[in-house]
Formats: sequence, structure tokens, C-alpha cells
Amino acid sequence: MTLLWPRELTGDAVTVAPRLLGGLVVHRGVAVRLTEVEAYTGADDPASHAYRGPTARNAAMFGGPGHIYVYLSYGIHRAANIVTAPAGTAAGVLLRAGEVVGGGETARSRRPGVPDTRLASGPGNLGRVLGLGLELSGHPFEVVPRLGGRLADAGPDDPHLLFVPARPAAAEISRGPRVGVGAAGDRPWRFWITGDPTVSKYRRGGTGR
DNA sequence: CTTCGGATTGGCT
DNA sequence: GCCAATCCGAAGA
Repeated sequence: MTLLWPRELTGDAVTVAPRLLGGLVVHRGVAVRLTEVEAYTGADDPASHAYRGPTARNAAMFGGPGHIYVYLSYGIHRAANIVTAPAGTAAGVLLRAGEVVGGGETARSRRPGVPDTRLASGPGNLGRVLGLGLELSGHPFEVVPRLGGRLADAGPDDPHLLFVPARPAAAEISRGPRVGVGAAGDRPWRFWITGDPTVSKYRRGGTGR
């Protein structure tokens, strides 16, 4: 069963970001429960890839809510956003960290020697564990109410992109400045599950303030 | 065309 | 705390 992209996960990225926490992202045989996310908007956000308008690279950010935007970070890592803005406008939520809750064997094979709590800690690591590729950018998430047997059926090569929404308790959510961004780095648009061991280590950006 | 540096990470001082 | 890895968009000559 597939649902429409939820209304409460559509619109302003700063509002939507904390609501994504606890949700499951599933791809290529691995399921990750989101524990840390970061909001990016468009023309008003100097740190956003969409700041200067649409380009070939960021086109997916303008593709409408429930789509994925994957980009190459530092020439090495693949990082993913969930797009929240209506088609034609840009806003997205960067998936910064999560807990591997399914497909552990596959996840560990993609990051050998890494402790379980660190498997998807950081946007690049999360992308690696899920086996994300740039060709995925612009594709829609399939929303399913429960994971059910979907993961068991899926092998490490299953290209389906699934999202299972959750209902995080507001009391368990912390908020702070974004990680590693220069411009507008002080905007408190990073959200994480308080005390969760899979949350990435904070690093200050270069030219913030 | 050339140069600069980033929504990162892991390793080393 | 510092730095290299490695690609590409943006900006400058």
C-alpha cells in the first residue's frame, strides 16, 4: 500500500524538519530511522544549494514535496534531502544521521569495521549505508504506513525508495545551529533526537555569523 | 580559462 | 586542531 506524501510533511522546511525525525528511509536493502536532520530553504538562505535559483544540479529541489535531492558533497560523498516545498519553489531537509534498524548486515558490508551506532552518523555516511546514487535525485518517495515485509523482500540491489512516517514526541527533540555551513550557519535549523547515540558530532562552520 | 572552496570525513599532530 | 581526498559550481581574469 502506498500513500500520498503527507500534508504535514509539506511546506516550510524548518517546520517539517522535526516532523521527519523517527521516520524510516529505506533503499537498497537497508532501513534507517532518522535521528538528525537540517532544514534548507531557497532564495532567503545563503547556505542553500537553491540560493541562486534553479540549476541542473539542484533541479530536484524544485521538483515538489516528497522527492529526493541527492548531491555530491566534496566530490566524495552522496548526501540526501527530502524536498518539502511546492513544485517550482525550493526547500528541503538534509538527512544528517540515523539508526540502522533493518538490513544491518548489508549496512555493515558498506562500511566495514564501523560500530553500529556510527554506521549512518553524518550525511555522507548515511548516503553510503543506503547505497544512494546521484541518479536517484528527483525521484519520489513511496510512502508506506509500516515497513512490514517490504525490507525482507528487498535485497541489497532493490532500487525502491520508501519512507515510513513517524510521530516524534516534541519533548524528545533538540534544536541548534546547522553543522559545517559557512553563511547563515547560526540559524538554529538543525533538529535531532535528544541523547540519541547515532547523532553526528557537531562541527562549526568556517565563516558563520 | 583558472582558481577557489564547499550542506564531509577519517586520520594524524 | 589541522589536513588531504576529489569533484563541480561559482566567480574572477
